[in-house]
Formats: sequence, structure tokens, C-alpha cells
Amino acid sequence: MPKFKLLLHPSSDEAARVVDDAVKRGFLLLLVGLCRVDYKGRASSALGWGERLVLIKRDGSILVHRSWDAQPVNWQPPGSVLQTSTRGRNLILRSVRIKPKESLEVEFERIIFILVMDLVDEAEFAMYASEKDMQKAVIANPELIEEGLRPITKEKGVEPGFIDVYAMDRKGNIVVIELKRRTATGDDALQLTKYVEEVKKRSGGRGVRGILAAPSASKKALLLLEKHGLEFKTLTPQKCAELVKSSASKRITDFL
Amino acid sequence: MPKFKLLLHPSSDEAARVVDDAVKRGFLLLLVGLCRVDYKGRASSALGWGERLVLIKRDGSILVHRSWDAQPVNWQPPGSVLQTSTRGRNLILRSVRIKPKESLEVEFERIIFILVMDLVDEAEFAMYASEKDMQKAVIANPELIEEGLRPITKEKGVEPGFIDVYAMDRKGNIVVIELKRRTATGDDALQLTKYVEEVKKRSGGRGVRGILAAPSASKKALLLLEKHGLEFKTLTPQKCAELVKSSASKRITDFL
DNA sequence: TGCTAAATCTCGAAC
DNA sequence: GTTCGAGGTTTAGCA
Repeated sequence: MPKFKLLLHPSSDEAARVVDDAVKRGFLLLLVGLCRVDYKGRASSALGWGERLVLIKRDGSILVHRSWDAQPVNWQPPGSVLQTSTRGRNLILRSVRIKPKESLEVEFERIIFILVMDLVDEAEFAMYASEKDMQKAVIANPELIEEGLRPITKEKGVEPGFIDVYAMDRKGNIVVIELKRRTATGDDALQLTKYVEEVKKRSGGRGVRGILAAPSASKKALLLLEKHGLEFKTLTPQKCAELVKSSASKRITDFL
Repeated sequence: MPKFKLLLHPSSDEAARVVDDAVKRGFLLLLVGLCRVDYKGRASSALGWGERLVLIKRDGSILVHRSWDAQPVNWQPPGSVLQTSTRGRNLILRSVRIKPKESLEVEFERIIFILVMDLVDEAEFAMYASEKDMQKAVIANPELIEEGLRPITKEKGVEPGFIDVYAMDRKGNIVVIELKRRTATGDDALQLTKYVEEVKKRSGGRGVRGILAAPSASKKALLLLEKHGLEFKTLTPQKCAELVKSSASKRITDFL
């Protein structure tokens, strides 16, 4: 089979046949035409007649895209099972997911074209500078937070949740560090408060400090930190990524 | 212009011309071919050579899809600005967003085809049974939670955040209700705890109850509710949707 | 399998 | 413009 096959204005019967065959063989399918979409499951939705693009992938996922918005207007996640049928001259695509039970129905009144594609894509996708990378960077370079800081364990189980970095400062205080890769919110500050309280219970009289490290913080977050005697430290994932890059083997392709 | 135009194996120059023209006119663009993708902004990512589908929409959003996964492997949100150029025989698509500053680069070594589409889609999209619908349903039908319950105000500003439903029970206790359309988590239980504490401060000695209403609850959530003397009530968005449907004018298209 | 926390979350509304 | 919480969040990690 060549890279792709194009069907212009197929009948509903012909379309159903082509779709079934392509799904069975694991090809990538694209249908464009006048359709109507209904969804029922975790919520319910209805979308009236209009021309859209429907993408059916080999893992069972389905996307209905309009000519605007990055997000699909309707979709079905991987693992869903597709059924084709016809209603008069119309093509019906019905995709069902079992758990949670949800169902998507697309009815095509007019199919402008169907594209069946066989794409080869073996490349790996690599993402850098996650929150975990920030954690690694801070443990390897505690001076990112403060001079003289010594990390104790990388993750300490504390209810509820986990502490990102647990360390000791020059004066022997315990330091609880919460890392965020985006602007810190009030919730983040409250979470740190809980961690610090929990650690204080078990600190045996030793001083306990709490530091929220993030690229920036909302007003609410700063207010809550102030109120609970906690600290904020500016730290960007970019900065951490640079250190991880220089110290470890990960490369970041610069093209900006 | 017809509904669509197909270009087979265009050169990089030809492709750049067609893309620029289509973007200017606000058409929906689809490119399929062998490409490489890099992203840098809030994070960084690199994707090696492979055959993929690139969708460019009239609002500036760009999606790079592989033949599996419902989510695009890379993307750029609406409002991004696209630039085309060539590097030798390759086509370069560069999309930049200003705030936050991020940039996506797609390099095509081989373009299998380009599709330019002019789709007409004026239909409205309607979603039913959201968390807000649950709120409406409970206020209109408080017996969903408990017999004899009387809602007081639909939303009462309480720091931090807002109470979904504020009511009074048969015995004159104040009832704080937190609604969730999905399985309630420990965080949800903690949030309710905060609300109840806040209300208690201002209740003037009146009894205050807290109810978390959701389709189900995690073990952690139930444990925290127990610990703080709060209650759980099973309530599904489906049930709420039925009542909203029958009492109000909204219709839900049943097709399941 | 269920549960928890992160995400280039996205999106919209309130301030 | 910023902040905040909801979402058919989705997804990955881990018990």
C-alpha cells in the first residue's frame, strides 16, 4: 500500500467499508465532511450540523476538530472501540469506551473525502525540565536555594503527600522545600504549611523552615507564606534544566 | 474556491507559498510528511524524524499528531503566529507565542501532501451535566442530598474559595455542601473541612454540618471526612442532569 | 487496578 | 492583565 489513499465523496456504504478496513489494518484515518456529533458519558454534549475533520487513530482514539480551537470539540480516548453503520444515506461512527462508560456518535450527512494513511514514525519524544528535573537539580545544587544548604533525603514521606526536598541549613534548622515549575498558588502555600507543621511535630525542638521555590508566586500565595512565617525563593525550571544539562548527559536542542 | 485543494509532494518553496496564502485567508491546513519537531518555552522537547500529521487552524493553533495518542505530541495554542521558511530543500514552520514566550519548530524533509480546506461550521456546541448543573439541580431539588433540606444562598463567599451549596437542615443546623462530578479526593475533603471551619467561626453557636456529594469517594477522602466529623453523599451528575432536564428547558439527546 | 499528583495542562470567569 | 478554580481534564507514576 502506498503512503495514503484518497476517496472523494464516497457513499455511506463505501465509506463504512473503507473505515472498517482501515481500522482493522491499523491505518490512520481522516474523514472530512458535514456531520453532527453527540456524546454521552461522564457528561453529555450535542453539536449540530457543520463541516469538520474527524481523525481516527490506530489506538482507537478519535478526535473531532473544527476549523478553530486547539482542543477537539469532541473526542474519545485510546482503547475505545469503533463501530460503523449507515442510517439512510448517512454514515454513523459510534465509538464506545467501557470504563468509564461513554459513547461518541458522529453522523455524516455528506463526506467530502476520506484519507487513509500509513505513516512510519519510530522516533522517541523527549521532554526536559519537568518538576522532577527541578528536584534533581536542587539536590545536586542546593545553592540554587541557599548557600550552605545540605540535602538530607530526596523525598520524605509525610502525610498528606510528599516533601520535594528535605534539607538542613547552616544553623542546623530543618528546611522543607516545595518545588513548583509554574507560578505558585495559594494551594501550594497551604500544602507547604501542612508539611512544615507535620515536620515540626517530629523535629524534637529543632527549628523548621519552609521554602516555596517557583518561577513566581501569586499574591495569595505570598500572603499565606507571610502569615505562616514561610519563605519564597525564585527558581525557574529553565535554570534547573541548564544545571541538569551541564552536570548530566541530557542535551537540550536550542533553536529559539 | 472549492471545499478543498490537494497538493501532492510539493517542493518546500511551493509548500511555503501555499501555507502562507492559506493562513492569510483563514483556511484549515493539513500537512502530512516526514518531519522533526522542537519546542521550547514553558518546557523543552525534541522529537526526531518521523511521518506525522500537522494541522494548522485559522486561529493560529497548531497540532502535531502521530498515528497514536489522542493528545498531539506537540502543539501551539490559539493566537500563535506562524512563519514559514526553507532550509535547503526542507520546509520550516515556526510558530511563536509571546506570553508566555514559547516557540514550536517543525522541519519537513519530505511533504507527502498538503490539504487546504474551507469548512463551514456555524453550529453551537452544548454541554450538559457540568458541576454547575449539579449545583442548579441540588438547589432546585435539595432532597437529592437529604429530606427537609432548605438551600439558603446558591454561593456564599468564604475564604479560601466558595461553597457550592449552603443550606439549613430540619434541625436548624447549617449545612455546607461541596459538589464533585467525579470521584472525590482527599483534597476535596480537606477543602470541605476548611469551609466548615470558616462557617463555624461565624455560625453564632449554631450547629454546622459538612457534606461532600460526589459519584464516589477515594479511601483517603472517606478517612478524612470521618476524622473531621463530616459526611459523604452519593450523587451522580447523570441524576442531576435528569432533574435539570425535566425541570428546565434543556434537552439531552439520548443516543446511548 | 486504583489512587495521587503533575501538566508546554486548557479554559473561562472574576477581580 | 492576573488570579483562580473546574475540566468529559489527561497522563504518568506507584502502591
